[in-house]
Amino acid sequence: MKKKRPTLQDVAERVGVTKMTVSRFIRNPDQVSDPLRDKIQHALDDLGYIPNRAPDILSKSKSHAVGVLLPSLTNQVFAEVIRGIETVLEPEGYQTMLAHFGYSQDLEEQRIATLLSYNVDALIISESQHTPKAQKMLENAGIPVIEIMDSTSTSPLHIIGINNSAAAREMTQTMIDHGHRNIVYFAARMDERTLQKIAGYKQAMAANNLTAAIKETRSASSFTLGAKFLEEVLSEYPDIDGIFCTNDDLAIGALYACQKKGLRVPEDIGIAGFHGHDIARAMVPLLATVVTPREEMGRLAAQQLLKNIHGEARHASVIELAYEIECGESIKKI
Amino acid sequence: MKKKRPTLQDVAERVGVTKMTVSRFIRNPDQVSDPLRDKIQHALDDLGYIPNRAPDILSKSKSHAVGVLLPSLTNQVFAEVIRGIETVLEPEGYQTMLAHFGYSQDLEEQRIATLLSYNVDALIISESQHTPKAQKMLENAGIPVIEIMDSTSTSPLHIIGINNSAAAREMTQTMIDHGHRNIVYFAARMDERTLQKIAGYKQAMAANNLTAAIKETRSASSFTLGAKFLEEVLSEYPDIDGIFCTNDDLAIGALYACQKKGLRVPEDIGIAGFHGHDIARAMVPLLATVVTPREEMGRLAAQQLLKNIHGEARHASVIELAYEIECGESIKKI
DNA sequence: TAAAGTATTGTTAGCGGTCACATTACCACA
DNA sequence: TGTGGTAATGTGACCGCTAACAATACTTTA
Repeated sequence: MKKKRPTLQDVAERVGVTKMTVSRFIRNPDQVSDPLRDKIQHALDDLGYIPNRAPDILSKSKSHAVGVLLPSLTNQVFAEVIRGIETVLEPEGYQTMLAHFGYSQDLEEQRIATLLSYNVDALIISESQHTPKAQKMLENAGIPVIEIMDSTSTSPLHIIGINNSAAAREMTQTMIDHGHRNIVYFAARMDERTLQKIAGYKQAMAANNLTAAIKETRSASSFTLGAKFLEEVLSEYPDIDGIFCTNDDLAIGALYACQKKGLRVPEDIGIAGFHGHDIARAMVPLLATVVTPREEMGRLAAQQLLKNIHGEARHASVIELAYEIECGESIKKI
Repeated sequence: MKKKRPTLQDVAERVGVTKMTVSRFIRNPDQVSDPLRDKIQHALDDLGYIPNRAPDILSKSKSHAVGVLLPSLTNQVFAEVIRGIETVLEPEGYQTMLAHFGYSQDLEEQRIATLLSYNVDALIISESQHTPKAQKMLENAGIPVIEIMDSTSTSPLHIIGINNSAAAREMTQTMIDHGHRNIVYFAARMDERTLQKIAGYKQAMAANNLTAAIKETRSASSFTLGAKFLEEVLSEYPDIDGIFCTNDDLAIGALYACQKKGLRVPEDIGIAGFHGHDIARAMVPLLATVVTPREEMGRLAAQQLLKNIHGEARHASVIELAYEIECGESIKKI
């Protein structure tokens, strides 16, 4: 026989008033007479009353929660996006409801339904491609939806992100400028962002009459994967003199593998990563990388959302954030 | 004038039945007559009906959501714990509600109240020390609560974790066995786990008549912090010949800094980390580290929780998971 | 063909707050 | 002492769904 948690009614009975009076006290003690204030507070503490949002959610369809839908939580990038989001939402009293879908559209559809079933007040999503059903849910939900990560998305939504393909093109060009020619792209996950980056990489290679080559996998990027890719690529592309990775971890893993093989970076092989995590700034040699404003992206998305929730509706807009090409030491052959 | 999302009533009217019939169809189509099935399904799709959990949460006080309360989300360790938790909860139809409190007890109290206000069916927390009010809420909540991370916690709760102090003691002893003497501990955050680890480190040092020395900060651990600590420690403890870090990132940051300084690892300085992240297995030299079962911890906690939710109550128990001392190459002086 | 199922659909109430609207208590002032 | 006004509290109703029960409709069987 487990005890149920106390309701306003329980507290009210203990004090000898109606629950309405207790409700008033909780929201604005001034509305309640002096002698009652103490009694109610005491009863509240005594019973350990904990507010219940369910009735409010039911009657107002407002949950004070924002749904955040990301492909993965273990990816450091998304962890930082989340931090940015929460930095803004928490002080405003909004709870973040996190869900992830492991890069699967069908799972994404389910997660959207789940989040909506909790009456989230807004949604932050991170892909532009959805199942038709998911698409419809997003349209019918009647709440603000923001898509983050890539600014070139064609969704009819508010979008906040960076131009991944431009960033990749620019970094590839930078590597070429530093004398690298046979640059292989290390890809993982093959999600929308990675495909954008690959496109940018290919453009830069083509523009310089160089041959693009891609090492890819559907699985997650990691340090060990970077090392494995390097082992393989050496036999597959013996002429390789540059590697551009979809993520810093791949790059660093590859770099370690080079050290083991006795290959010099950047002299024998130039290596560049993507995102500019903290480690890139501490390592030897400093990693060339595209520094992305992950946390800021989260912050801006959350701020935009709050504006929308508070009624400042506006047309779907695209905010493109700046990235930064950091040359480090790992591609400075010339 | 924003459109409200459709309710069961809306669907029912469209079909010409009562919402009860639609409700039945959704939960078990067999209960509805053949000709209606199609019509209802059609209306459902047509209006884009999305189930609403609020009424259920209100009437049954069951949300099918589990609250997870962690100090930080950006810490890789917790990201993996979350993955473990979700691996188990998602297939069971439970939504994870994440909250974090930045290592502050007061914030933790607030987060607990918030999560409970959403009627979570269970709670996973990660600290043993709480404010009195938080403590009371946890007791009164009437839902299963599991504390994870450290098995030596004295909470009167279900506990799943590792013995951090024993692990630190063992790793310190291992370093000593490999010929390191003046080992300094690099600490960050100063949370409960770190304090436990420091205790274990001190025990091992004392047992070998060696002097313990600690570099500490309240801020988060990072690669750059590890590098900074190394710089500082060289002048503060010129005799230093070993570093044991509360986290792999500190260790790796310190290691890079050693490389810059021309210090050999492990010959001049042995370095050990904690947790055994993927990078430790890819790097050169391989990092000595305590491998912790982070994901398993999350999985087990979630499984335990599900059992409790389904009524298999039991006395508070402690599950101590095994860690592993991995020597790698970074402490093998002897 | 009537009685007795069984299958299908409908009706009511309630979950726990809060809104909008009474109602009562209390006070000042003419 | 009565009147008007404000402060303090109370009274349904409602949010959307479903459990429990009620009422039909349709079959089957004697």
